[in-house]
Amino acid sequence: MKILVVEDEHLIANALKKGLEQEHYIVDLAFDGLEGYDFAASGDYDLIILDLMLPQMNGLEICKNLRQEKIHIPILMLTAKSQLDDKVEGFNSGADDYLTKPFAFEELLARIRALSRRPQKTDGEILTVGDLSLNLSNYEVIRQNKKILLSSKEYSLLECLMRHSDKILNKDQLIQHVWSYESDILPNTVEVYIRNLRQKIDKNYKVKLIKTIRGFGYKISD
Amino acid sequence: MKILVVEDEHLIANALKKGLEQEHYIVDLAFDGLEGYDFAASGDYDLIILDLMLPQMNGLEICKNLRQEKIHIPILMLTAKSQLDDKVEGFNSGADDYLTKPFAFEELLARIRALSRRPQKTDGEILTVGDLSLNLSNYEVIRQNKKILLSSKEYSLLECLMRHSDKILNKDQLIQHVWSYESDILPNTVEVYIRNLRQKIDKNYKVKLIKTIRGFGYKISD
DNA sequence: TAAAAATTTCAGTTTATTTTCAGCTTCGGA
DNA sequence: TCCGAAGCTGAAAATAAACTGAAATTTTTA
Repeated sequence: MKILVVEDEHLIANALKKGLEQEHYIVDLAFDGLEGYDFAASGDYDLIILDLMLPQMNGLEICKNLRQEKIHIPILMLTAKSQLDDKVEGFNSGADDYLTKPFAFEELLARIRALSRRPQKTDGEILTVGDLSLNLSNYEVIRQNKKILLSSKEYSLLECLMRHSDKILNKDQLIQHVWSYESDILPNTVEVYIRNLRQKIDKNYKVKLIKTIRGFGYKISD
Repeated sequence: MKILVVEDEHLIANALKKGLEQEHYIVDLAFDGLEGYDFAASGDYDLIILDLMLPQMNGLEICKNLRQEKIHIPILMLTAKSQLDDKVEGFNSGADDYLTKPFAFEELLARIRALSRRPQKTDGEILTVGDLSLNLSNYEVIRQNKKILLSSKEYSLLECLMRHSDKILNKDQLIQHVWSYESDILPNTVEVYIRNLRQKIDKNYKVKLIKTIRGFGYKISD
């Protein structure tokens, strides 16, 4: 689950990044409107947190432009309470939700969960493949009633695979989804994590869920 | 599916080539405008990815010239964010779509699919010949409800034949489409792959889809 | 700040795919 | 019906993709 935060105040931006990362989101930052728009338009994110007041291009414009480009990523707009009146305009521009600063971090998390859940057919907040389940709200991974402990990256990779279950994802796609855009990760890293996941998820079970499709990539399926 | 990338920055060009090849496209590179125009005019490609800023001849000119020559291959124009204003002019010059750098590779793939889908009668993203189907989005090949596993090259070859179903393609054409133009592959290699495909696709079925037309080439048809 | 854990890279191995080779078969025209 | 070109085939050689154990590096935790 990859989130773009567009916020010009570095302090706030970094705090958000840190907090969200602790919640196992992958977070990229953009510090002005133009940069934010370009990042957002890449289509590489599952959700965008957008400050209203931004240098270069403000949140409303970004929003409008993205929607015009037929990019329908969920957008959560941040606004100072003094700008509350722009709320209506904000919704018109295509934002999906609103949050006025200052806000409690829990509030933000709740809304992110609400937004990211929306377009999915996830059964509650749980992704399932065969007898394997991944609970998005408490990060519990369970196979055959046995809890499985994963590291942060292992979890992200598994989540990515499970969100696209049955679909083949190649290593570059996985890198793009699971790691931040700056990082240049070797394809071998993905291989290593797939191996780790297999040790924990498949090793002790007859049915192997993670499949290698040589020359194409990996997928998870029952 | 053969794509020409015209891009003077070698790093980007090679990254694109690599990425697209992993998606089973056949990719050729041109590094300046003139070279790009010549390659494009050969009519050997299914799609052209064109950088706006190029030495010798820029993207807009290439576009215009090609359209003047009545060459209507889909063109996807790449532009840096600072050049966003040229967008309008770009569409006027005959480009079919636009993408601002930097972009996520998935975005590029989505647009390529959109463009290449346009002139075809592909039922969604599925190519069909008789009871054989090839799903372009998850690489699944199915005949009579039975999944068929193909290697990467086998898949590319089959995709090529199916995109031009009923049309006879000779070995040189197949080499040009499935392998890159630099590679010097023996015609026998094609024979070997046709054989492999037949083993997997035709062997256990009464109706044989892959046909040899001695002296002319191969075709796939019902 | 030292120890533990997680992340990433490295280098060697295994495994599958790609390509070539050499001999064989088939087809069509002299 | 015989010959040569075109195509087919099984297997070997060359290449490439994926896997693996362990080391190096970074981050987290106590």
